[in-house]
Amino acid sequence: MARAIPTTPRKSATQKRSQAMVETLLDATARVLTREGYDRASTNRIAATAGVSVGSLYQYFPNKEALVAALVARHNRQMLELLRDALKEVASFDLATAIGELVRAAVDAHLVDSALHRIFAEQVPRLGQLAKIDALQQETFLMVRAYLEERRAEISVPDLDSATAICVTAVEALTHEFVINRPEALDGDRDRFIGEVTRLIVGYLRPADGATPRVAAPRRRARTGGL
Amino acid sequence: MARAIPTTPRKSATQKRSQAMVETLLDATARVLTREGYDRASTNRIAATAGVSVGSLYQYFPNKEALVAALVARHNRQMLELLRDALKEVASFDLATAIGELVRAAVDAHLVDSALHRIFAEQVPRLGQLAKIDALQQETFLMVRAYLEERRAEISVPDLDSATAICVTAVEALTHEFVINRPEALDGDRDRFIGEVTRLIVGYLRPADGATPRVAAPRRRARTGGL
DNA sequence: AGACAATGCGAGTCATAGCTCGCAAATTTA
DNA sequence: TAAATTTGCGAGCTATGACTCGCATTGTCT
Repeated sequence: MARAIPTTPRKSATQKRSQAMVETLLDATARVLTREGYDRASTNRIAATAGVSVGSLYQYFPNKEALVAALVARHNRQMLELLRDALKEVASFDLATAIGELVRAAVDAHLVDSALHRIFAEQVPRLGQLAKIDALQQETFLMVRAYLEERRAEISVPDLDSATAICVTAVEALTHEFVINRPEALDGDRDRFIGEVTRLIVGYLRPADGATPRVAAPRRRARTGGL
Repeated sequence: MARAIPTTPRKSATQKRSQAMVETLLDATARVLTREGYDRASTNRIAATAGVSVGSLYQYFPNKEALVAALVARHNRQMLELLRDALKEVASFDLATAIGELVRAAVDAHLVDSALHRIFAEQVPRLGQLAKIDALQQETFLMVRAYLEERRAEISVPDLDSATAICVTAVEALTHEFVINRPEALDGDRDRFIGEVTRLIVGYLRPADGATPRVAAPRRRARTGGL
């Protein structure tokens, strides 16, 4: 007798296995990428490193691009998570303190796996799905914009869109440059870097009294523990 | 009688021909790169586009990397030229005006061949000689640092090295982002962008009296060295 | 247990790209 | 003009890497 169609959704046990294999493959991809670079990261090598056959790899990812794109997505998710958390914590701080913590979060985000991050930035071609490497900033933009909107009163910049773009781009670039290419400058001194960048941004968003005629009259400098 | 060694330096006519061929090859490389992207830019295709044989190509460039590296060098030279000129013109201006003109020069530099610039940024892997893609900033750093040193009196930042790095990185990233990824934001409005960025930088270098926001820096460690 | 589906395997296929090498054309020297 | 040398050519060699496909193993259901 013909049984019910066996093409039924997979068992949860199997689903867990699949999930595990995907994770294993992504981990292997990350390892091979950081150790060998993008050019030498062939799908064969990745599969071998994962202790899996190429065939299996192609059961879970249709092509190499999809594999790398999935890794990029995972990495970006991890970085964004830190920023999201920071934005939550910072919601009620005054602007300067908040920006400081956000910059700190940006640094932490770049330290999540800086070696891998460098490979993404320097070697992975931004084509097709991989164009999403920069899309990190897309999401970041929206989150930061929402925050700045909340703090609108403390900001003396007319166009919030441009302002957000400028701040996000500047902080991202500076954090990237110092974490990836000048790590020695941060060694014992991370706070100094954070302070400088914070000053750059806060000075831009809320220019000093007198520079912008009587817009920001009351300067309430709530102390750090403002929560 | 044995003649003088024929391995004598080439004739000037021939040298011109060689020079011309090199230029032709670089032009073809640029065209293929922007039209097809880095992956599809095979040496065969480049040679064909140049109206030259692959063999000839390899007489002038030992490998593909060298070819692309030469193109990158040429492009960077063109961009740097604009900045150098701007720095000369600006030597006697006051800080704010000077920075404005320098930012304008940065925008112009990115417009030299923005399509090619994008390919370099997004697709050409930074490996071996090609690592020099970012080296543009190296030279820029020195030139800008020298200028800031001249204007030391107008600048209230302690460490000039950090300050230069921050300014150069920020301006480069912002210019790049807006020219390459948000050109519509500059269309009729280039001056507005330039003004914003200038304000960002000038406000950082020469913060208004009393407006220096207190930077919230928990666990701040006193230290002297550069960032 | 037995049968059938799902998952895993990896040697092998196919395509492409970097690069070479022997010959031809052009240019120079005497 | 004839020999010598440089420059240009492009078919083809070699290596490599993305991806496939038929078989083996594992797992599930009755």
